[in-house]
Amino acid sequence: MGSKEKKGRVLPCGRTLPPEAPPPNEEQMQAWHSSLRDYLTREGLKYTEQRWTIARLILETGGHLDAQDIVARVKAEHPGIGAATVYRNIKVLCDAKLLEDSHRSPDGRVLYELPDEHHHDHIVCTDCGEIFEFHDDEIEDLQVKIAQNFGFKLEGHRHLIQGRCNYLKKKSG
Amino acid sequence: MGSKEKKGRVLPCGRTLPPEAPPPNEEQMQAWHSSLRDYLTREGLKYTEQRWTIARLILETGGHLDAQDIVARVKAEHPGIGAATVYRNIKVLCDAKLLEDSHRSPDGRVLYELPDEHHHDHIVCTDCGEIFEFHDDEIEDLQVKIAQNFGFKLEGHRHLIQGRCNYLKKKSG
DNA sequence: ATGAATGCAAAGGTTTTGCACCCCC
DNA sequence: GGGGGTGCAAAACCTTTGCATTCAT
Repeated sequence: MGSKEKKGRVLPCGRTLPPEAPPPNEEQMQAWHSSLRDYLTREGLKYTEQRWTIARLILETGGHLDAQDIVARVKAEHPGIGAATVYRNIKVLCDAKLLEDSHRSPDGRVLYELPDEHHHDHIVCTDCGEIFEFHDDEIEDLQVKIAQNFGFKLEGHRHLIQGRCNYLKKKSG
Repeated sequence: MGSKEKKGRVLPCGRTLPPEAPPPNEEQMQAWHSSLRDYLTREGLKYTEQRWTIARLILETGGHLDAQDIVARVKAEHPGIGAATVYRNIKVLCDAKLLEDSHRSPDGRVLYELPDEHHHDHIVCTDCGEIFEFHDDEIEDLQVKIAQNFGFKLEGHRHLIQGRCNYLKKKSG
């Protein structure tokens, strides 16, 4: 045993994830920590234990969480931290660019994700809820043209593709 | 005066809408009315004054409303109709295909719109909130390819472009 | 007359706010 | 020591649900 441990996590639907994105390492955490401290200093806000605890718990997960996921996660590990504090800090972390309002789940909840150097959109499995990221330059270009055709100055977009990731499995099953 | 009345509505941001989609005419209303009655009969549900009042108020607007917009509109004209009745009927109207869960506003609310024969996505002005519809076959095709690349069976998508419709006006002003 | 629909109010669930106390700078 | 931060509870908000009554068929 032990020779195939690099295969990545198996989803509820049976699909095996490629081992693409390892959890953030210690160095990355340090960088985020400094980044947060800098932001707080710059804005005249204060560093608190709770603030970093909340940030860390979110950053460790890799993102794609909604507010309630975050509250639950914090409560589980630190029952002493109140929900109001979590909500207040989600806002601060977004302002600090350590977190961003990413997209909506199909049922309308706001999902947060970690800041990323490249823009991407999302494809979500309606079976297992797993979210993957995609990027397509052609679509990006087409969006610019569409905005131009409407006389709009493009400011952003939200693009979510929905489908089922276990299609192949079901076909053969 | 009177020679230019076909120019369409002027938005809060100054943009003049092309007179593309006139409000539904009496004939269209009649068709929807029959369609609703048929649906209700088919499902063993009942036709009520309130039911049609709510439907009519929504259908008259052309859509792109959220639940609260609808409640407000109904309350304004018919204070006797309770909010619960409105919510219950939004569901019925969706089931009857006279209304559909269209997309999310940038802040996450569910927007409803009238059923349309062609699929389309939306482009929204962050200044005035006006929503236009667009369709792009190339983007549609690219989405299929993306889903395939992920091993997904495509089920749907939500695509919202955000921008400012008064860009041209601001540039010259 | 029978069961669905309504209106009201109460309950549910999530997020925000008020306030006394605490603690970082 | 002062102003932001926290925790708790209450409030605010939107939507759903329970129930007695009304109404369509």
